[in-house]
Amino acid sequence: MSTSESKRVAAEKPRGFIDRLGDAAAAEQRVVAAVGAVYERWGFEQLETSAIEFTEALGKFLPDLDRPNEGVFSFQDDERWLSLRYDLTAPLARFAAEEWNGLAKPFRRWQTGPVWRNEKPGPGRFRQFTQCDADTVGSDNPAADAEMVAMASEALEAVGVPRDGYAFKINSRRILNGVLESIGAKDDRARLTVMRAIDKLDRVGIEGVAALLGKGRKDESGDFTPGADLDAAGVKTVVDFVTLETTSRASVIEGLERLLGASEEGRAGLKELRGIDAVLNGLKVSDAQARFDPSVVRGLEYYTGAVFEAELTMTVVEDGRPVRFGSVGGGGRYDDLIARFTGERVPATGFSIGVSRLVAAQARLGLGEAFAQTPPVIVLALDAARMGDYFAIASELRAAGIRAETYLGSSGMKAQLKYADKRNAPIAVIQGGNELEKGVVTLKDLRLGAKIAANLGEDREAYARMREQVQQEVPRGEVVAAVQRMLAAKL
RNA sequence: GCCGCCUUAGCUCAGUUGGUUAGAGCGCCGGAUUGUGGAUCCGGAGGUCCCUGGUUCGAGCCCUGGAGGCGGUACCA
Repeated sequence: MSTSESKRVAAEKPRGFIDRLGDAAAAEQRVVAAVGAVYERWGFEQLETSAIEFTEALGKFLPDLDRPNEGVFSFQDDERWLSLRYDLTAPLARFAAEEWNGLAKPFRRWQTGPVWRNEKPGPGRFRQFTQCDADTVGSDNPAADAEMVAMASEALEAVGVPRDGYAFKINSRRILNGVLESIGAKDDRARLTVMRAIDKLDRVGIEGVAALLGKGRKDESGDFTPGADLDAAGVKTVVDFVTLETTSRASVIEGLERLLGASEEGRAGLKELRGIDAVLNGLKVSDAQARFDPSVVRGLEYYTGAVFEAELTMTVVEDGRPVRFGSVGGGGRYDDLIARFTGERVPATGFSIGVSRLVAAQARLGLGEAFAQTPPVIVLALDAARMGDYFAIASELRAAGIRAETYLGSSGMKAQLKYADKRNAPIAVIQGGNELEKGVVTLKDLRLGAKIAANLGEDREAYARMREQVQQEVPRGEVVAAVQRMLAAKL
Protein backbone atom coordinates (compact mmCIF):
# COMPACT_ATOMS: atom_id res chain seq x y z
CA MET A 1 0.00 0.00 0.00
CA SER A 2 1.48 3.25 -1.06
CA THR A 3 0.85 6.67 0.35
CA SER A 4 -1.44 8.52 -1.99
CA GLU A 5 -0.44 11.92 -3.27
CA SER A 6 -3.05 13.71 -1.20
CA LYS A 7 -1.92 12.14 2.05
CA ARG A 8 1.71 13.25 1.74
CA VAL A 9 2.88 15.66 4.35
CA ALA A 10 4.24 18.92 3.01
CA ALA A 11 7.97 19.19 3.73
CA GLU A 12 8.01 22.76 4.94
CA LYS A 13 8.58 24.76 8.08
CA PRO A 14 6.62 27.57 9.67
CA ARG A 15 7.46 31.05 8.48
CA GLY A 16 10.03 32.95 10.46
CA PHE A 17 12.04 29.87 11.33
CA ILE A 18 15.21 28.70 9.61
CA ASP A 19 17.32 25.59 9.25
CA ARG A 20 21.07 25.83 9.45
CA LEU A 21 23.55 23.32 8.08
CA GLY A 22 27.26 22.82 8.62
CA ASP A 23 29.23 25.98 9.27
CA ALA A 24 26.04 28.03 9.40
CA ALA A 25 24.96 26.02 12.44
CA ALA A 26 28.39 25.77 14.01
CA ALA A 27 29.10 29.50 13.65
CA GLU A 28 26.44 30.31 16.21
CA GLN A 29 27.88 27.84 18.70
CA ARG A 30 31.38 29.21 18.23
CA VAL A 31 30.21 32.77 18.78
CA VAL A 32 28.39 31.72 21.95
CA ALA A 33 31.50 29.88 23.15
CA ALA A 34 33.72 32.89 22.54
CA VAL A 35 31.32 35.35 24.16
CA GLY A 36 30.62 33.00 27.06
CA ALA A 37 34.34 32.57 27.70
CA VAL A 38 34.66 36.34 28.11
CA TYR A 39 31.72 36.46 30.52
CA GLU A 40 33.23 33.57 32.49
CA ARG A 41 36.54 35.35 32.70
CA TRP A 42 34.83 38.37 34.22
CA GLY A 43 33.42 36.11 36.90
CA PHE A 44 29.89 35.58 35.66
CA GLU A 45 28.26 32.24 36.34
CA GLN A 46 26.37 30.34 33.65
CA LEU A 47 22.64 29.80 34.16
CA GLU A 48 20.22 27.63 32.25
CA THR A 49 16.48 27.99 32.61
CA SER A 50 13.57 26.30 30.86
CA ALA A 51 12.31 27.47 27.50
CA ILE A 52 8.79 27.62 28.86
CA GLU A 53 7.61 29.83 31.71
CA PHE A 54 4.26 30.68 33.21
CA THR A 55 2.90 33.46 31.06
CA GLU A 56 2.45 35.84 33.96
CA ALA A 57 6.07 35.29 35.03
CA LEU A 58 7.14 36.73 31.69
CA GLY A 59 5.33 39.91 32.55
CA LYS A 60 2.75 39.41 29.88
CA PHE A 61 -0.92 39.74 30.61
CA LEU A 62 -2.87 36.61 29.95
CA PRO A 63 -3.44 36.31 26.25
CA ASP A 64 -6.91 37.45 25.36
CA LEU A 65 -9.21 34.93 23.80
CA ASP A 66 -9.27 36.42 20.34
CA ARG A 67 -5.51 36.67 19.98
CA PRO A 68 -3.94 34.26 22.46
CA ASN A 69 -0.58 34.44 20.72
CA GLU A 70 -0.05 38.15 20.35
CA GLY A 71 3.71 38.62 20.37
CA VAL A 72 4.45 35.51 22.36
CA PHE A 73 3.83 31.80 21.77
CA SER A 74 1.41 30.65 24.44
CA PHE A 75 -0.78 27.68 25.22
CA GLN A 76 -2.90 26.44 28.07
CA ASP A 77 -1.89 23.61 30.38
CA ASP A 78 -4.08 22.53 33.28
CA GLU A 79 -5.93 25.84 33.19
CA ARG A 80 -2.72 27.87 33.42
CA TRP A 81 -1.16 29.73 30.56
CA LEU A 82 2.39 28.82 29.56
CA SER A 83 4.60 30.70 27.11
CA LEU A 84 7.87 30.24 25.30
CA ARG A 85 10.32 32.81 26.70
CA TYR A 86 10.74 35.88 24.50
CA ASP A 87 14.02 36.97 26.11
CA LEU A 88 16.43 35.84 28.82
CA THR A 89 15.88 38.73 31.19
CA ALA A 90 12.38 37.85 32.36
CA PRO A 91 13.42 34.24 33.20
CA LEU A 92 16.41 35.66 35.09
CA ALA A 93 14.14 37.91 37.12
CA ARG A 94 11.95 34.91 37.94
CA PHE A 95 14.97 32.78 38.86
CA ALA A 96 16.60 35.46 41.00
CA ALA A 97 13.35 36.04 42.87
CA GLU A 98 12.77 32.30 43.34
CA GLU A 99 16.30 31.55 44.57
CA TRP A 100 17.01 34.90 46.17
CA ASN A 101 17.89 33.66 49.66
CA GLY A 102 20.56 31.22 48.51
CA LEU A 103 22.35 33.44 46.03
CA ALA A 104 25.57 35.36 46.60
CA LYS A 105 24.66 38.99 46.09
CA PRO A 106 25.17 40.85 43.87
CA PHE A 107 24.26 37.92 41.65
CA ARG A 108 26.13 37.85 38.36
CA ARG A 109 25.15 35.34 35.72
CA TRP A 110 25.38 34.83 32.00
CA GLN A 111 23.02 32.79 29.87
CA THR A 112 22.50 31.76 26.28
CA GLY A 113 19.78 30.02 24.37
CA PRO A 114 16.99 30.43 21.88
CA VAL A 115 14.12 32.81 22.48
CA TRP A 116 10.87 33.03 20.56
CA ARG A 117 8.70 35.89 19.42
CA ASN A 118 5.45 35.52 17.58
CA GLU A 119 5.81 38.49 15.28
CA LYS A 120 5.84 39.22 11.62
CA PRO A 121 9.19 37.95 10.33
CA GLY A 122 11.30 39.96 7.92
CA PRO A 123 14.77 39.85 6.42
CA GLY A 124 17.13 39.23 9.34
CA ARG A 125 14.16 38.96 11.68
CA PHE A 126 13.07 35.54 12.80
CA ARG A 127 10.59 34.06 15.23
CA GLN A 128 13.33 32.08 16.92
CA PHE A 129 16.78 33.46 17.59
CA THR A 130 19.65 33.11 20.02
CA GLN A 131 20.69 35.59 22.65
CA CYS A 132 23.71 35.67 24.93
CA ASP A 133 23.13 37.75 28.05
CA ALA A 134 25.02 38.88 31.12
CA ASP A 135 23.29 40.51 34.07
CA THR A 136 24.17 41.79 37.52
CA VAL A 137 21.33 41.64 40.01
CA GLY A 138 21.48 43.48 43.32
CA SER A 139 23.78 46.40 42.56
CA ASP A 140 22.73 49.95 41.86
CA ASN A 141 26.30 51.09 41.35
CA PRO A 142 26.93 52.67 37.93
CA ALA A 143 30.12 50.60 37.90
CA ALA A 144 27.92 47.57 37.21
CA ASP A 145 26.61 49.32 34.11
CA ALA A 146 30.09 50.32 32.99
CA GLU A 147 31.23 46.75 33.48
CA MET A 148 28.50 45.53 31.14
CA VAL A 149 29.65 47.84 28.37
CA ALA A 150 33.35 47.07 28.81
CA MET A 151 32.73 43.33 28.96
CA ALA A 152 30.42 43.34 25.95
CA SER A 153 33.00 45.23 23.93
CA GLU A 154 35.57 42.59 24.87
CA ALA A 155 33.06 39.96 23.75
CA LEU A 156 32.65 41.60 20.35
CA GLU A 157 36.41 41.65 19.89
CA ALA A 158 36.54 37.99 20.93
CA VAL A 159 34.43 37.09 17.91
CA GLY A 160 36.66 39.02 15.54
CA VAL A 161 35.16 42.51 15.41
CA PRO A 162 38.07 44.96 15.34
CA ARG A 163 38.18 47.74 17.93
CA ASP A 164 37.27 50.41 15.41
CA GLY A 165 34.45 48.29 13.98
CA TYR A 166 31.90 48.81 16.73
CA ALA A 167 30.58 51.51 19.01
CA PHE A 168 28.53 51.41 22.18
CA LYS A 169 26.02 54.15 22.75
CA ILE A 170 25.04 54.89 26.30
CA ASN A 171 22.28 57.04 27.73
CA SER A 172 20.14 57.13 30.84
CA ARG A 173 16.38 56.94 30.97
CA ARG A 174 16.56 59.34 33.86
CA ILE A 175 17.97 62.04 31.63
CA LEU A 176 15.15 61.46 29.19
CA ASN A 177 12.69 61.57 32.05
CA GLY A 178 14.21 64.83 33.22
CA VAL A 179 13.78 66.29 29.76
CA LEU A 180 10.20 65.04 29.54
CA GLU A 181 9.52 66.49 32.95
CA SER A 182 10.88 69.89 31.99
CA ILE A 183 8.66 70.14 28.91
CA GLY A 184 5.60 69.04 30.83
CA ALA A 185 5.03 65.67 29.18
CA LYS A 186 3.52 64.03 32.19
CA ASP A 187 1.28 61.19 31.19
CA ASP A 188 2.77 57.88 30.01
CA ARG A 189 1.27 58.06 26.57
CA ALA A 190 2.91 61.37 25.73
CA ARG A 191 6.23 60.18 27.15
CA LEU A 192 6.12 57.00 25.11
CA THR A 193 5.31 58.93 21.95
CA VAL A 194 8.27 61.23 22.54
CA MET A 195 10.60 58.30 23.17
CA ARG A 196 9.42 56.52 20.04
CA ALA A 197 10.01 59.68 18.05
CA ILE A 198 13.56 59.99 19.36
CA ASP A 199 14.18 56.31 18.65
CA LYS A 200 13.51 56.95 14.96
CA LEU A 201 16.28 59.52 14.56
CA ASP A 202 18.35 57.08 12.50
CA ARG A 203 15.63 56.44 9.98
CA VAL A 204 13.68 59.66 9.64
CA GLY A 205 16.35 62.26 10.41
CA ILE A 206 16.10 65.23 12.70
CA GLU A 207 13.31 66.86 10.66
CA GLY A 208 11.26 63.67 10.92
CA VAL A 209 11.81 63.54 14.66
CA ALA A 210 10.77 67.17 15.00
CA ALA A 211 7.59 66.42 13.04
CA LEU A 212 6.82 63.41 15.22
CA LEU A 213 7.36 65.50 18.34
CA GLY A 214 4.91 68.06 17.04
CA LYS A 215 1.83 67.42 14.93
CA GLY A 216 2.89 64.19 13.28
CA ARG A 217 4.44 62.96 10.09
CA LYS A 218 3.33 61.57 6.77
CA ASP A 219 5.76 58.97 5.38
CA GLU A 220 6.49 57.95 1.81
CA SER A 221 3.72 55.36 1.70
CA GLY A 222 1.24 58.10 2.58
CA ASP A 223 0.68 56.72 6.06
CA PHE A 224 0.24 59.36 8.72
CA THR A 225 1.81 58.88 12.14
CA PRO A 226 0.31 61.11 14.82
CA GLY A 227 2.85 63.13 16.79
CA ALA A 228 3.38 63.89 20.45
CA ASP A 229 1.81 67.33 20.02
CA LEU A 230 4.51 69.26 21.88
CA ASP A 231 4.66 73.01 21.51
CA ALA A 232 7.50 74.67 19.62
CA ALA A 233 9.58 75.21 22.75
CA GLY A 234 9.16 71.57 23.77
CA VAL A 235 10.22 70.35 20.34
CA LYS A 236 13.30 72.56 20.47
CA THR A 237 14.28 71.30 23.91
CA VAL A 238 14.12 67.66 22.83
CA VAL A 239 15.87 68.35 19.54
CA ASP A 240 18.69 70.14 21.38
CA PHE A 241 19.20 67.07 23.55
CA VAL A 242 19.27 64.48 20.83
CA THR A 243 21.59 66.52 18.62
CA LEU A 244 24.27 67.04 21.27
CA GLU A 245 27.77 66.52 19.94
CA THR A 246 28.80 62.99 21.03
CA THR A 247 32.49 62.88 20.17
CA SER A 248 33.62 62.59 23.78
CA ARG A 249 31.90 61.45 26.95
CA ALA A 250 33.22 64.47 28.83
CA SER A 251 31.73 66.92 26.33
CA VAL A 252 28.33 65.22 26.49
CA ILE A 253 28.36 65.49 30.26
CA GLU A 254 29.20 69.14 29.89
CA GLY A 255 26.41 69.71 27.39
CA LEU A 256 23.87 67.92 29.53
CA GLU A 257 24.97 69.99 32.50
CA ARG A 258 24.00 73.05 30.51
CA LEU A 259 20.70 71.74 29.10
CA LEU A 260 19.28 69.87 32.05
CA GLY A 261 18.61 72.80 34.33
CA ALA A 262 17.20 71.99 37.72
CA SER A 263 15.40 68.75 36.95
CA GLU A 264 16.09 66.41 39.86
CA GLU A 265 15.55 63.28 37.80
CA GLY A 266 17.82 64.62 35.08
CA ARG A 267 20.52 65.41 37.65
CA ALA A 268 20.34 61.86 38.96
CA GLY A 269 20.82 60.57 35.41
CA LEU A 270 23.80 62.81 34.91
CA LYS A 271 25.36 61.52 38.11
CA GLU A 272 24.84 58.02 36.79
CA LEU A 273 26.66 58.84 33.56
CA ARG A 274 29.55 60.38 35.51
CA GLY A 275 29.90 57.15 37.48
CA ILE A 276 29.88 55.08 34.31
CA ASP A 277 32.44 57.35 32.68
CA ALA A 278 34.82 57.02 35.63
CA VAL A 279 34.85 53.22 35.47
CA LEU A 280 35.07 53.12 31.68
CA ASN A 281 38.14 55.36 31.92
CA GLY A 282 39.62 53.01 34.48
CA LEU A 283 39.00 50.09 32.15
CA LYS A 284 40.59 52.04 29.30
CA VAL A 285 37.46 52.01 27.21
CA SER A 286 37.89 54.86 24.75
CA ASP A 287 35.44 57.55 23.67
CA ALA A 288 35.29 55.89 20.28
CA GLN A 289 34.33 52.52 21.75
CA ALA A 290 31.68 53.85 24.10
CA ARG A 291 29.94 57.16 23.57
CA PHE A 292 27.28 58.93 25.56
CA ASP A 293 24.40 59.59 23.20
CA PRO A 294 21.21 61.29 24.44
CA SER A 295 19.27 60.00 21.41
CA VAL A 296 19.49 56.37 22.54
CA VAL A 297 16.15 55.24 23.88
CA ARG A 298 15.68 51.47 23.56
CA GLY A 299 12.05 50.54 23.17
CA LEU A 300 11.70 48.41 26.25
CA GLU A 301 9.49 50.02 28.82
CA TYR A 302 11.09 48.29 31.77
CA TYR A 303 14.37 50.20 31.63
CA THR A 304 14.73 52.60 34.55
CA GLY A 305 18.27 54.00 34.26
CA ALA A 306 21.24 53.46 32.00
CA VAL A 307 20.53 52.07 28.54
CA PHE A 308 23.13 50.73 26.10
CA GLU A 309 23.23 49.78 22.48
CA ALA A 310 26.04 48.06 20.58
CA GLU A 311 26.33 48.98 16.95
CA LEU A 312 28.55 47.53 14.26
CA THR A 313 29.96 50.49 12.41
CA MET A 314 31.71 48.43 9.77
CA THR A 315 30.09 48.35 6.36
CA VAL A 316 30.32 45.99 3.48
CA VAL A 317 29.39 46.73 -0.12
CA GLU A 318 26.79 44.38 -1.53
CA ASP A 319 25.24 44.78 -4.98
CA GLY A 320 27.01 48.12 -5.24
CA ARG A 321 25.33 49.40 -2.09
CA PRO A 322 26.86 49.80 1.34
CA VAL A 323 25.11 47.59 3.87
CA ARG A 324 24.99 48.65 7.48
CA PHE A 325 24.47 46.08 10.18
CA GLY A 326 23.31 48.31 12.97
CA SER A 327 22.53 47.05 16.42
CA VAL A 328 23.91 43.68 17.52
CA GLY A 329 23.02 44.02 21.15
CA GLY A 330 21.57 46.19 23.84
CA GLY A 331 20.68 46.40 27.45
CA GLY A 332 20.32 48.60 30.43
CA ARG A 333 19.20 48.99 33.99
CA TYR A 334 15.85 47.60 35.09
CA ASP A 335 15.41 48.28 38.77
CA ASP A 336 11.72 47.32 38.98
CA LEU A 337 11.58 44.00 37.16
CA ILE A 338 12.30 41.71 40.09
CA ALA A 339 9.98 43.61 42.38
CA ARG A 340 7.10 42.06 40.46
CA PHE A 341 7.94 38.81 42.25
CA THR A 342 9.36 39.92 45.57
CA GLY A 343 7.57 43.17 46.18
CA GLU A 344 10.96 44.58 47.00
CA ARG A 345 12.90 46.82 44.65
CA VAL A 346 16.03 45.01 43.44
CA PRO A 347 18.37 46.99 41.21
CA ALA A 348 19.68 45.11 38.17
CA THR A 349 21.50 45.78 34.94
CA GLY A 350 22.37 43.64 31.97
CA PHE A 351 23.40 43.34 28.37
CA SER A 352 22.10 41.08 25.62
CA ILE A 353 23.98 40.15 22.45
CA GLY A 354 21.89 39.09 19.48
CA VAL A 355 23.92 36.06 18.49
CA SER A 356 22.05 35.30 15.27
CA ARG A 357 22.49 38.85 14.07
CA LEU A 358 26.12 38.94 15.03
CA VAL A 359 26.75 35.70 13.15
CA ALA A 360 25.03 37.07 10.06
CA ALA A 361 27.17 40.20 10.23
CA GLN A 362 30.29 38.17 10.91
CA ALA A 363 29.71 36.04 7.83
CA ARG A 364 29.16 39.01 5.55
CA LEU A 365 32.15 40.87 6.92
CA GLY A 366 34.33 37.81 6.44
CA LEU A 367 35.20 37.81 10.14
CA GLY A 368 34.07 34.23 10.66
CA GLU A 369 36.59 32.57 8.40
CA ALA A 370 39.04 31.94 11.18
CA PHE A 371 36.26 29.99 12.87
CA ALA A 372 35.28 27.92 9.84
CA GLN A 373 35.48 24.17 9.97
CA THR A 374 37.71 22.33 7.48
CA PRO A 375 35.55 19.99 5.40
CA PRO A 376 36.20 16.26 5.82
CA VAL A 377 38.60 14.08 3.87
CA ILE A 378 36.46 11.52 2.02
CA VAL A 379 37.57 7.88 1.84
CA LEU A 380 36.04 6.38 -1.31
CA ALA A 381 34.26 3.05 -1.06
CA LEU A 382 35.04 1.26 -4.31
CA ASP A 383 34.58 -2.33 -3.21
CA ALA A 384 31.61 -3.22 -1.01
CA ALA A 385 33.48 -6.22 0.39
CA ARG A 386 36.23 -4.01 1.80
CA MET A 387 34.28 -1.45 3.84
CA GLY A 388 36.25 -2.45 6.92
CA ASP A 389 39.49 -1.38 5.24
CA TYR A 390 38.01 1.97 4.24
CA PHE A 391 36.75 2.62 7.73
CA ALA A 392 40.19 1.73 9.10
CA ILE A 393 41.77 4.46 6.95
CA ALA A 394 39.22 7.05 8.02
CA SER A 395 39.69 6.01 11.63
CA GLU A 396 43.47 6.52 11.44
CA LEU A 397 42.91 10.01 10.02
CA ARG A 398 40.47 10.89 12.78
CA ALA A 399 42.92 9.63 15.40
CA ALA A 400 45.37 12.19 13.99
CA GLY A 401 42.78 14.93 14.43
CA ILE A 402 41.76 15.10 10.79
CA ARG A 403 38.07 15.26 9.95
CA ALA A 404 37.39 12.16 7.82
CA GLU A 405 34.51 10.04 6.66
CA THR A 406 33.90 6.96 4.55
CA TYR A 407 31.52 7.17 1.60
CA LEU A 408 28.36 5.26 2.42
CA GLY A 409 26.38 5.34 -0.81
CA SER A 410 26.34 2.75 -3.56
CA SER A 411 27.43 4.88 -6.49
CA GLY A 412 30.43 4.49 -8.75
CA MET A 413 33.72 6.30 -8.46
CA LYS A 414 32.70 9.29 -10.53
CA ALA A 415 29.66 9.95 -8.36
CA GLN A 416 31.73 9.50 -5.23
CA LEU A 417 34.14 12.16 -6.38
CA LYS A 418 31.24 14.42 -7.18
CA TYR A 419 30.03 13.83 -3.66
CA ALA A 420 33.46 14.75 -2.30
CA ASP A 421 33.42 17.84 -4.50
CA LYS A 422 30.02 18.92 -3.23
CA ARG A 423 31.16 18.43 0.35
CA ASN A 424 34.17 20.65 -0.40
CA ALA A 425 36.44 17.83 0.68
CA PRO A 426 40.11 18.80 0.42
CA ILE A 427 41.27 15.26 -0.34
CA ALA A 428 39.79 12.01 -1.64
CA VAL A 429 41.43 8.78 -0.49
CA ILE A 430 41.19 6.11 -3.15
CA GLN A 431 42.03 2.44 -2.78
CA GLY A 432 40.62 0.21 -5.50
CA GLY A 433 41.92 -3.07 -6.90
CA ASN A 434 44.99 -1.49 -8.52
CA GLU A 435 46.16 0.16 -5.33
CA LEU A 436 45.39 -2.88 -3.23
CA GLU A 437 47.65 -5.06 -5.37
CA LYS A 438 50.51 -2.63 -4.88
CA GLY A 439 49.81 -2.06 -1.18
CA VAL A 440 49.28 1.68 -1.73
CA VAL A 441 46.51 4.23 -1.69
CA THR A 442 45.94 7.16 -4.05
CA LEU A 443 45.49 10.60 -2.52
CA LYS A 444 43.72 13.08 -4.75
CA ASP A 445 44.20 16.74 -3.92
CA LEU A 446 40.74 18.09 -4.72
CA ARG A 447 41.51 21.70 -3.81
CA LEU A 448 44.51 21.84 -6.10
CA GLY A 449 42.55 20.03 -8.82
CA ALA A 450 39.69 22.50 -8.64
CA LYS A 451 42.14 25.36 -8.92
CA ILE A 452 43.85 23.96 -11.99
CA ALA A 453 40.64 22.82 -13.68
CA ALA A 454 39.19 26.30 -13.37
CA ASN A 455 41.71 27.50 -15.94
CA LEU A 456 41.24 24.67 -18.43
CA GLY A 457 39.06 25.01 -21.48
CA GLU A 458 37.53 22.13 -23.38
CA ASP A 459 40.87 20.35 -23.71
CA ARG A 460 40.13 16.85 -22.50
CA GLU A 461 43.80 15.82 -22.78
CA ALA A 462 44.98 18.61 -20.53
CA TYR A 463 42.27 17.66 -18.10
CA ALA A 464 43.52 14.06 -18.02
CA ARG A 465 47.09 15.26 -17.39
CA MET A 466 45.89 17.51 -14.59
CA ARG A 467 44.25 14.52 -12.99
CA GLU A 468 47.53 12.69 -12.87
CA GLN A 469 49.25 15.74 -11.50
CA VAL A 470 47.00 16.28 -8.51
CA GLN A 471 47.10 12.75 -7.21
CA GLN A 472 49.83 10.62 -5.77
CA GLU A 473 50.26 7.05 -4.63
CA VAL A 474 51.58 6.54 -1.12
CA PRO A 475 52.29 3.35 0.80
CA ARG A 476 49.32 2.25 2.87
CA GLY A 477 51.28 2.80 6.08
CA GLU A 478 52.02 6.45 5.28
CA VAL A 479 48.51 7.64 4.54
CA VAL A 480 48.15 9.84 7.62
CA ALA A 481 51.50 11.58 7.18
CA ALA A 482 50.87 12.15 3.48
CA VAL A 483 47.38 13.58 4.11
CA GLN A 484 48.82 15.92 6.72
CA ARG A 485 51.44 17.09 4.25
CA MET A 486 48.85 17.66 1.54
CA LEU A 487 46.55 19.61 3.88
CA ALA A 488 49.43 21.78 5.03
CA ALA A 489 50.51 22.64 1.49
CA LYS A 490 49.71 26.14 0.35
CA LEU A 491 47.83 26.44 -2.88
C1' G B 1 -2.15 46.17 11.93
C1' C B 2 -2.13 49.62 7.41
C1' C B 3 -0.43 50.91 2.10
C1' G B 4 1.85 49.19 -2.51
C1' C B 5 3.85 45.34 -5.68
C1' C B 6 4.22 40.15 -6.55
C1' U B 7 3.11 34.33 -6.81
C1' U B 8 4.24 29.36 -13.51
C1' A B 9 9.82 23.17 -12.62
C1' G B 10 14.70 22.73 -7.09
C1' C B 11 16.35 28.24 -8.64
C1' U B 12 15.73 32.63 -12.08
C1' C B 13 12.03 33.59 -15.34
C1' A B 14 9.10 33.45 -20.53
C1' G B 15 4.11 32.23 -21.84
C1' U B 16 0.49 35.98 -27.90
C1' U B 17 -7.06 39.14 -27.84
C1' G B 18 -8.67 33.12 -23.54
C1' G B 19 -7.42 27.83 -27.84
C1' U B 20 -4.46 20.81 -28.56
C1' U B 21 0.23 17.57 -24.87
C1' A B 22 2.69 24.70 -20.51
C1' G B 23 8.38 26.29 -22.14
C1' A B 24 13.78 28.23 -21.57
C1' G B 25 18.36 28.85 -18.89
C1' C B 26 20.73 27.13 -14.65
C1' G B 27 20.64 22.99 -11.23
C1' C B 28 19.71 17.57 -10.62
C1' C B 29 20.22 12.22 -12.54
C1' G B 30 22.44 9.17 -16.47
C1' G B 31 25.58 8.36 -20.93
C1' A B 32 29.84 9.67 -24.26
C1' U B 33 34.64 8.15 -20.38
C1' U B 34 37.37 -0.02 -18.79
C1' G B 35 38.79 3.46 -12.29
C1' U B 36 38.70 9.93 -11.70
C1' G B 37 35.53 16.38 -9.89
C1' G B 38 35.69 20.80 -14.39
C1' A B 39 34.34 21.94 -19.60
C1' U B 40 31.66 20.02 -24.05
C1' C B 41 27.87 17.03 -26.47
C1' C B 42 23.60 13.68 -25.99
C1' G B 43 19.57 11.74 -23.13
C1' G B 44 16.26 11.69 -18.74
C1' A B 45 13.49 12.90 -14.41
C1' G B 46 11.00 16.93 -12.44
C1' G B 47 4.55 21.02 -12.70
C1' U B 48 -1.99 21.11 -7.84
C1' C B 49 0.57 27.35 -13.36
C1' C B 50 -0.46 29.60 -4.73
C1' C B 51 -5.65 28.14 -3.04
C1' U B 52 -10.97 28.90 -3.68
C1' G B 53 -15.43 29.97 -6.12
C1' G B 54 -17.20 31.93 -10.75
C1' U B 55 -17.56 33.54 -16.30
C1' U B 56 -16.72 30.49 -20.85
C1' C B 57 -17.51 25.28 -25.64
C1' G B 58 -12.55 26.11 -23.55
C1' A B 59 -8.83 29.60 -18.06
C1' G B 60 -1.75 29.84 -16.48
C1' C B 61 -4.31 34.23 -18.79
C1' C B 62 -10.74 37.31 -17.20
C1' C B 63 -13.78 38.15 -12.36
C1' U B 64 -14.74 37.11 -6.56
C1' G B 65 -12.75 35.76 -1.96
C1' G B 66 -8.53 33.89 0.65
C1' A B 67 -3.31 32.47 1.64
C1' G B 68 1.83 33.29 1.05
C1' G B 69 6.15 36.39 -0.42
C1' C B 70 8.66 41.25 -1.07
C1' G B 71 9.03 46.57 0.05
C1' G B 72 7.43 50.66 3.12
C1' U B 73 5.08 52.03 7.69
C1' A B 74 3.35 50.93 12.70
C1' C B 75 4.32 47.83 16.94
C1' C B 76 8.45 45.40 19.41
C1' A B 77 7.89 43.28 26.58
